[in-house]
Amino acid sequence: MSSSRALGDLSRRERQVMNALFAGGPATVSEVLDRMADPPSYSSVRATLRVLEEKGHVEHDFEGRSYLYRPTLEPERARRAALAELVRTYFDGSVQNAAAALLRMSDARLPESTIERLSAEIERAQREGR
Amino acid sequence: MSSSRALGDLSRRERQVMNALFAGGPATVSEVLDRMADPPSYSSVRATLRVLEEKGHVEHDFEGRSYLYRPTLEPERARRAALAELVRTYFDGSVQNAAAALLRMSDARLPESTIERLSAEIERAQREGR
DNA sequence: CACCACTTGTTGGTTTTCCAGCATTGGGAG
DNA sequence: CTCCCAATGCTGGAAAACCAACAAGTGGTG
Repeated sequence: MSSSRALGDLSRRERQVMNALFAGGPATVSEVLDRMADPPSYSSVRATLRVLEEKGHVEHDFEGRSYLYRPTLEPERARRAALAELVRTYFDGSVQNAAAALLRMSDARLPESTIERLSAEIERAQREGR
Repeated sequence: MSSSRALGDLSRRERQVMNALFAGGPATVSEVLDRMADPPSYSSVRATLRVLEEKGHVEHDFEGRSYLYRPTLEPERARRAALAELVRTYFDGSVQNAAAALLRMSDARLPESTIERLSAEIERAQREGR
């Protein structure tokens, strides 16, 4: 009954709302609305949150008179699931390739030699670690 | 006219199909179907691909008599965009937190001490790199 | 040629999503 | 108390997504 399947089977709006919650933490309807780019109406956000709650993806407390929504899935698990999905989809399951790409896009603009060194270390640690 | 906006505004099915293409490379309708978990009908996949082409997210050549679909967005760019999105949504924009979580993932199975060491090195490299 | 296997084109309708507006409730200010 | 504001509950319907079935074209095979 737990319903909350993979978050993969969410509609466009549902996904956007979930992302807003993950990105900024628990939020009221207004806050979710503020976090959305190209947002729908206030009513739509409310409706979407209600559906998400029905499906078991979010739950709410009260903050004053307002509902404070949060994902039911712990942030830690959500992060891991999202990473796993991304690695599988875009990096053919290769964690170190994903890590390398991550280092490459860091704000700090690491020199390629450093990236290669770190990647090699990651790979080595992975080989020895198992 | 370029249409191809962010891939963020795709429907559930559209997203699934795009992921199938990114994950396994250019594919015919049948191949896309085979790559999907809990797949819809063949017709639906075709319809979805046609819509995606209309929107500018995929294009097709011929492979024999069949269409061979591929994303219009280069894999490299797609990967980067997906990573950036994920880092922003789940890691508050912190690349090294994301990298640490990546190393911690089940496949990697690295001891925590190693993760800490690598994370520290990443951070240090990042600090010195600028 | 006749047939089969496979593919794309198209259509029509069901289901889901999306959304605005109105009703209702409760607290605070005057 | 009365008025207003901010919030949720609700409802009806428009828009988009979804999908099965059928039509038509094409190449290979007996």
